Amino acid sequence: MKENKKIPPATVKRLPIYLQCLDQIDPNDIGISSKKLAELAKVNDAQVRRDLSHLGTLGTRGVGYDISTLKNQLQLELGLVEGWSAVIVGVGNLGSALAHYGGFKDKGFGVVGLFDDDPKKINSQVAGLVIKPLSELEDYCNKFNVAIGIIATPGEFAQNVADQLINCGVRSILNFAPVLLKNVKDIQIRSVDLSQELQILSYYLDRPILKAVD
Amino acid sequence: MKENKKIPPATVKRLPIYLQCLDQIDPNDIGISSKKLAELAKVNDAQVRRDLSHLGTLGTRGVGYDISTLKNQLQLELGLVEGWSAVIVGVGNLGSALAHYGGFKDKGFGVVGLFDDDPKKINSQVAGLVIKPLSELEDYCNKFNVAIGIIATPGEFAQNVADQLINCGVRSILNFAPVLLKNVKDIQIRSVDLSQELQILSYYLDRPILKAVD
DNA sequence: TGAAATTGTCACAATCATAAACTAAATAAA
DNA sequence: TTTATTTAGTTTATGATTGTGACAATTTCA
Repeated sequence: MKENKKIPPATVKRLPIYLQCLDQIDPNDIGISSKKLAELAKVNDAQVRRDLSHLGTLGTRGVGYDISTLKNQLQLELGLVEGWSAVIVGVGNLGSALAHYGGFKDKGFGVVGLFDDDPKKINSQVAGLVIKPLSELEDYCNKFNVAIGIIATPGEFAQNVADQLINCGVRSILNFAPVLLKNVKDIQIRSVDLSQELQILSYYLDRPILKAVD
Repeated sequence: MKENKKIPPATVKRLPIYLQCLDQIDPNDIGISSKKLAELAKVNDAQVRRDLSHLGTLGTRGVGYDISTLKNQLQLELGLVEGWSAVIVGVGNLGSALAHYGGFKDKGFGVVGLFDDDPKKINSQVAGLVIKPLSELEDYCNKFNVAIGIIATPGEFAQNVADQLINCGVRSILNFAPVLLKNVKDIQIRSVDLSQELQILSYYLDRPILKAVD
């Protein structure tokens, strides 16, 4: 358990972006300035400095930040070195896409199980994992100490799946179903609603003068 | 082109949520109060009233809001009745998932083209659409007046694809590739990075006392 | 030693959320 | 009819969060 320095949520949301930027720069570079990083991440440079100052005194005045130190610290702060285990529930198109998505493993997350209740899918294999029925969810979660549940089912099953995941001791849910989940006290939830993103774009399509944010 | 009433960005982000809530309630209900809607959307009821007041005078004092009027007005404000056309570039697992995703059509978006440069995929069919090479992108965009480009390629191709889309007159991009796009002046972009969402969850996994937001 | 670069931090400004107060309108009860 | 209740709409106030400009402190380099 980490100390509770209480990094502002707006900052937490930017930390993965900084990490991404650092992964994209020339591997020969060993240092970077807040100005340069700000340019890559498309934020203000004062913001970069303040965000990073939440992680401790990492930079050197007159010089900048050491890239590998910065990466390590970001990964540490984000908990990416803890090797969290995740399961994906719902192995349709989206679930398969997520199972194949290499970005998770790169960032320290391990997908250890795929679940679906469609008899035609059970026991078939996707991305090297055998699809199991939901009835085996609890065993899996206990065995692998699963911390994260990813919901990729159609909307009508999402709430039921969420309840089961919580029941199995999962503490964090990433929900791709287009529904708002209820009854989620003490559980961290993030929802990604694909059509909602398009709707926000649509609003600004009609009003090119305005700038969308975030 | 709409009037520029300048709805606060924070409100714009909530409008699709309200719409989603209205889709989830009992279809026999014809009215809803701000209190009830606030409960469903998990926000403050004063906030609901203030948000909706940006769309005009929609409710009836002492009664509440008429659901179908409210839906219509939300759809109108979000531009969901304009029938925006979209193309998907990159028809891997994620691109296929997006092509099959019914939520887009329900919300008034039409996916009119799929593009990929893998010769093995070209001319095959996904979700009733034939996959075309990128060389035909410009023709398509002109023919269908495409407003939205959805990028679902691996990261290394995303920037190039974005440049081509912008070149073809696309004014809005929804990016699923895990890279930050450059050179995007006057273009609306929203990025959905699946691993970034997990990283934010990971931060809060270590700190169960804190609440993630948004 | 002096100039240039760059961090860390503070202070202020802008935005946002929440609450309170009040008016107005509609409905239900007496 | 009159009264009480509900609820939207609006304004104002307030506090929290966030973003940005400014600047001293520190390092490097000429």
